[in-house]
Amino acid sequence: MARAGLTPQRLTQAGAELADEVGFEHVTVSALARHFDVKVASLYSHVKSSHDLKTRIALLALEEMADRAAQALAGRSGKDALAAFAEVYRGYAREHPGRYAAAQLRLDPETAAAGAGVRHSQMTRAILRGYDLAEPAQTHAVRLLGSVFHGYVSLELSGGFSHSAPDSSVSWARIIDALDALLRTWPDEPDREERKA
Amino acid sequence: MARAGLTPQRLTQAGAELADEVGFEHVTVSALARHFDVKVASLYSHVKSSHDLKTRIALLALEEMADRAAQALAGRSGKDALAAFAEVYRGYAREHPGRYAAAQLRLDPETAAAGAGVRHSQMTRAILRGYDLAEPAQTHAVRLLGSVFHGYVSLELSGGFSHSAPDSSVSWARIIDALDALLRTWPDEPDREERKA
DNA sequence: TAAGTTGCCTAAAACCTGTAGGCAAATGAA
DNA sequence: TTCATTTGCCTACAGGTTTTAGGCAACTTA
Repeated sequence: MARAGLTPQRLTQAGAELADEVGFEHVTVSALARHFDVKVASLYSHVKSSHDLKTRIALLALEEMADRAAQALAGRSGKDALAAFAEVYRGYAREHPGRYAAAQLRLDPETAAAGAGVRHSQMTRAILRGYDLAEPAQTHAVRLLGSVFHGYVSLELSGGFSHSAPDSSVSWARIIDALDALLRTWPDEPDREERKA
Repeated sequence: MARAGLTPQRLTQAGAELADEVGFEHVTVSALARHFDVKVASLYSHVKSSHDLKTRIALLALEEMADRAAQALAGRSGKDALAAFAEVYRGYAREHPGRYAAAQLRLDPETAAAGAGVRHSQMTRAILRGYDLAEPAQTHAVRLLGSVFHGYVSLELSGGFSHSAPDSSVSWARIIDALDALLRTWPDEPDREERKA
C-alpha cells in the first residue's frame, strides 16, 4: 500500500489552502484526510489534535503576513511605510480569507509568544518611527493602528461595506490619509477635569 | 411527564447566557438540551437548526447593543456622544463576550437587513452630526469608527493588550481623544499625483 | 369528556474527534 | 541479502453533535 507522504508541514499547508477555499471554520481533520485520500486516524500521527492543526495554520498565516509586511516595509518610512503596511494587511486578508481567519485564532500565551505575532507589533512600532510620538502615546498609536487594520479588514470580509457607495477601496485609502494626518498631529492629553462645557 | 416550557425566545436567551459563560463557539444544541434537561431532538421543534439558533443569538446581541447605544446617545452630541457610544460598545463586549462574539457572526444579507445592525450604522452617522463632515468623508468616517471600535474590542478580548503597559482602558480613552481630534480636522483628499517626495 | 394540537420522547443515520493496536513498507545494520 | 527496527497508514471502536421521522402523552378547547 503506497504511502501518502504526510508530514505536519504538508498537513498545515493543505489545511491553509482548504481554509481559503471553504472557510477556516470548516477545516477539519476529516476533510483533510479526504483531501489526502487517507483514513482519518492516520493524521493523528502527525498532528496532535484538531486544535493543534488549527494552531499550526494560524502560525503559518501569522508568519506569512509578517514576511510580506517586512518586505513591504523595507526602505520605506513615514506615510509610505504606513500605506504599504496597510496594503499588505488588507491584501493578505482578501487573498487568503481562510488563513486570515486562522490568524485570529486565540492562541495560548506561550504559543503566541513563540509565533510571529510579536514581529507584527514590532513592525507597527517601526512605522511609527517616522512620526514623532513619545511613550505612552506611541503605544496608544500602535493599538489604534492594529485596531483599524484588523477592524476594517474583518468588517469588510464579513460583507459590511459591500453593496454601498463609496467603494471600500476608496474608504481604505482615505482612512490611511486620515491616520497619517492624525499621527502627525497626535493630540496631547486633554485636561479631563476642566473642559466640561 | 412535565413539560420544560421551551420556546424559541427562552432557547435564545439561554443560548446567549451560555455563550457568555463558555464561549460562543461552544454553544451547541446539545449543550442547550442538557441545560434544560431535555432530549436534544426536542429543541428542533423550536429552532430550525444549530445555525438558526446561533443566528437568533446574534440578532439578540445586536439588538441589545443597539438599545444600549440608543440610550447612551440620547441627549448627547459631539465628543460626548462619541465617548458614550464607545463606552457602550466596549462595555457590552466585556460584559457579554459570548454575545459579542455572536454579533460577529456572518449573517446572510436579508437576515442582516432585518436585524438591528442597520440601527448601529445609523447611530454612528448620528454621532458624526456633531462634526462637520460632508459626503463622502462622512461615510469614510463611519467606516473608520466602526473599524476602530470593533477592532479594538476584539483585539482586547483576544488578549492582545493584556500584560502590557499602559492599561488598556487608558489607551481606549486616548484613542477616543484622538478620534475626536481627527473628526474635527478631517483631512481633505491629498493630490495623489503631485506629492511623490 | 372527546378531539385536536402541541411538546417532548425514542430511534436512527451521518459526520467529527480521538485512542489503541496491527500490519506492511521503509530503513539500516550485519 | 536478510533480519530487526522504526515509521506510516490501517482497522476498530468509543463518544459526541446534528438532524430527520415518527410516536405517545399532556395540555387545550369545544
